[in-house]
Amino acid sequence: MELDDEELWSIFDRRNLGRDRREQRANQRIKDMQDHGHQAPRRVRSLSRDEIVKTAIKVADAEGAQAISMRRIARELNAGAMSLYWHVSSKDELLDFMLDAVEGEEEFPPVTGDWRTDLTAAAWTQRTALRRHEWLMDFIGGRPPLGPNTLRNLERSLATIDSLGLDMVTALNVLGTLATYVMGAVLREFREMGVERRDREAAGGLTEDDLHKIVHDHVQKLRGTGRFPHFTRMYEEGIDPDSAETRDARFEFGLRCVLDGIAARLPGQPG
Amino acid sequence: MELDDEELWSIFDRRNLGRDRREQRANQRIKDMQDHGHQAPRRVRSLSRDEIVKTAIKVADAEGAQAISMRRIARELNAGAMSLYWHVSSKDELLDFMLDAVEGEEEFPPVTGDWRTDLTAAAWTQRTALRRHEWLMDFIGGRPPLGPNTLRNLERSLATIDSLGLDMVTALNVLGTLATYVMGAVLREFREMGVERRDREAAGGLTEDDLHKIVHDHVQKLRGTGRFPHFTRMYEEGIDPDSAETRDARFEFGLRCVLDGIAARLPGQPG
DNA sequence: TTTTTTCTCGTACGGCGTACCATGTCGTAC
DNA sequence: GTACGACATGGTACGCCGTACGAGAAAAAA
Repeated sequence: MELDDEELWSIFDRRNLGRDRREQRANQRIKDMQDHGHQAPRRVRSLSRDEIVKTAIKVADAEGAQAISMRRIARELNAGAMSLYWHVSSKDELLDFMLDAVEGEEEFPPVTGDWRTDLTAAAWTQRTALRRHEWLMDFIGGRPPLGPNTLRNLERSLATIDSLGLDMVTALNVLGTLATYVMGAVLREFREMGVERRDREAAGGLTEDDLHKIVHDHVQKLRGTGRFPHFTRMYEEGIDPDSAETRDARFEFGLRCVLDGIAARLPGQPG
Repeated sequence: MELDDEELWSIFDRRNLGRDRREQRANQRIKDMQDHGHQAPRRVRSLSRDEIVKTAIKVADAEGAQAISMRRIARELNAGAMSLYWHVSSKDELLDFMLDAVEGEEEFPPVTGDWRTDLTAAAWTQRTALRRHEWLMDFIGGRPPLGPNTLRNLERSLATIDSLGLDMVTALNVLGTLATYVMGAVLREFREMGVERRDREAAGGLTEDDLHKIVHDHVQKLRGTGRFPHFTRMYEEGIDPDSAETRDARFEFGLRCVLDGIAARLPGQPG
């Protein structure tokens, strides 16, 4: 028995039981089939759930998470805001669809069979996907992860470490640790970028030099207190812990730590 | 020369240059001092920045990040929404103050000198702080981390690994990796808890059994497709990767991985 | 044709951040 | 004592948000 993706989504109906129009429609269709032995044909007025989801992702990619508003998406579609609610029962549900759609577009490199190579590749892929859709970070992990594409990816991840012969709990711990690190790393990067963006906007009339001078003066004050020797040294060595140039290196450093640690905790290891 | 905390905040003025009333007031006070040789006395009407920040934290702790609104905080203070703007130039600035205030209340265990013990303790402390103030997760890392308490904590962290004799870049990488993992872990926990909460609310009239049955039926459908063997097995072994009971164990598993990895990458190690 | 179902969308409500400005309060100068 | 000006409060208004409600258009079914 094969199910189409629409049916795989049905788990979400538990949040909308009896109150949402899509379910009424679904029930109606079932009734129709029982009554007449054929499915009521779907018509296309112009909007469709897929189109809405795709547009929402496009807008979110271009303008960030705060641009994901029903009005904004509707405007993009030349539709009324309330029109979306026929195809999607709430903004939350729209987010569910958006998240799963993005999971669907992830392209994983082929499995090599070496767990470390495969997990490294998966981590970089995850990071890239998260960075392509900055808004993802605001919602990932926050909704039931049971869409068809999400499930498919979970399957693939578990298959990657099948060969290690771990029990299910440990396998999930390993994948979870990796995913946790990637989430944290990308979250940190985004927050840094947000700071940079805000600073750039707030700079307004100020030149680069003005800003530099303000910061410099402040650091001199801090140095004067003698209470922040490490910070002062950091500044004087010209190190910016949030520097954009070192982000890849930082990510790799941490990733290697995590993988080393996983390797050390695999069965059959010393310690 | 010793500076009070108020002055240590002044770096933030770069975002408000010339346009915010607090700065006007400050300039005025300086002018007064120059003109008359004495400081214009401060009066206490009833509101104060500290009180606003404390109340905001209280409200946020009790009701979550979305409750941090100027109106809500003002209501709590029996004040008008706009009154807050005398003490704080924008909601963003209020957040800056809130974040640093929270950094100030963190209580670190005494330093033992063993880097691994100290970093483990710091990670658990961080996690506890993040969990006590759930709203923190929405803002941490997203604002210039230059408040006095934030700086103090950075100093303390760097001092913890002083004995390892790492160069500054590596030291920051080590601390950053740990912080990244903790952020990711707590973020994941919160997102899970959010799902649980929403499910509980959405459950409404449904009993535990109803819900269980709905999920069970759905999993049976998925099993029927044969496309999700690992997921099916997970379900049948009764494993919930998001289970609340295993959160501490999960955190510890990952933390050990990270620390093992750091240990392996310290100078003077094999490999 | 008429009826039913499917789909679109205008209006309205209560929330948000905050710009602008009128108002009140009080220390101080005269 | 009175008047002034700095400090502090908060009402009103604007344009955002999600979405409940229900009117109405349009297509399909009868």
